[in-house]
Amino acid sequence: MPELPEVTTITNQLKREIIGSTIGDVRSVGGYKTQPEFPEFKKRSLGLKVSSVRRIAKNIVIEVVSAKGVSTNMYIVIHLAMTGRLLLRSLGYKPDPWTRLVFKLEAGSGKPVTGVELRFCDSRMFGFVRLASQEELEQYANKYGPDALDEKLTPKVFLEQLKKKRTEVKRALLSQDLIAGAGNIYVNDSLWMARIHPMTRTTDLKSNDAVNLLGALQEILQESIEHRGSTLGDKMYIDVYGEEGTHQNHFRVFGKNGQPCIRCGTLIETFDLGGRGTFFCSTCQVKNAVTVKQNPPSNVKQVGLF
DNA sequence: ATGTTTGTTCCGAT
DNA sequence: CATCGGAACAAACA
Repeated sequence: MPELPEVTTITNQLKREIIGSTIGDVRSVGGYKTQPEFPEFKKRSLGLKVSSVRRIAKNIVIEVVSAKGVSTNMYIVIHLAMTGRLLLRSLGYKPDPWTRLVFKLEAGSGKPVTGVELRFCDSRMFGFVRLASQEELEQYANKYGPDALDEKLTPKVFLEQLKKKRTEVKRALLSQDLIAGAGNIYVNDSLWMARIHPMTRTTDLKSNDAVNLLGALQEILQESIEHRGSTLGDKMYIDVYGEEGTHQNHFRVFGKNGQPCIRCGTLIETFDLGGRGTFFCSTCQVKNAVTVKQNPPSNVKQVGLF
């Protein structure tokens, strides 16, 4: 579930809560596998102090140093994939479903924490928790394209990246090696906002499309971060405090099959692209359109988005 | 029982 | 050999 806004929300909350804390204990539940193998993982991470937390693509990267602050060249890399959660719970808080790994955190030099647990939960177990050296982390980070929210990402570079794959624009946007961070929800809504059909070939995209699409993507991602991400009906995504996001109340087309387009009233359609649910407005989003502004039918009430 | 799922990787086909 | 696209990964839920 978590895409860039959800991972950013969790990363920001962890920055606020766990920097300066030390790892007092680590517990693997039901033989959950880490990398390296759990006994080694535990041995290497015990007693270390959290010095920074950051996001790389959809990964959460926790830098750990020795208790005295000496660099260990070690990072805890967490990917939530589809159903992963990170929950910060007070000691003794009721068990969370699908708990796989628990870090017991103790007060470090920076934080008057009396004792909390950071719980990694993952129903489908597509996510992972691993230790990486600086070199391993750099190599791992290298496979990603520029981050969708990178300030240095220009429409020109954005378009060059997308055109590296000769396929539909929706597929290209989902390829993390081209542009990192976007997932199915935000790609659907960004294409709608930019009035681009999901099936448009990347090779048919014009520079004007790139300006619109990058603008839409960044606007929607930022907006979702402000809403602390999207929690769908299955409630799989919640933040470290267990709170749901609210951006699901601001979806443009995602999950809105059969509902009227908020811009023109046409019923939203859905189909499968890249094995993912794809939602679009057949009036607003025309393949290879020469950016023609659509006037909504007069009987449709305008929604004040634009 | 069947179909669905927000991410990523792998393997077969082209 | 490189690229692309579908299947697979595993589990819960409707």
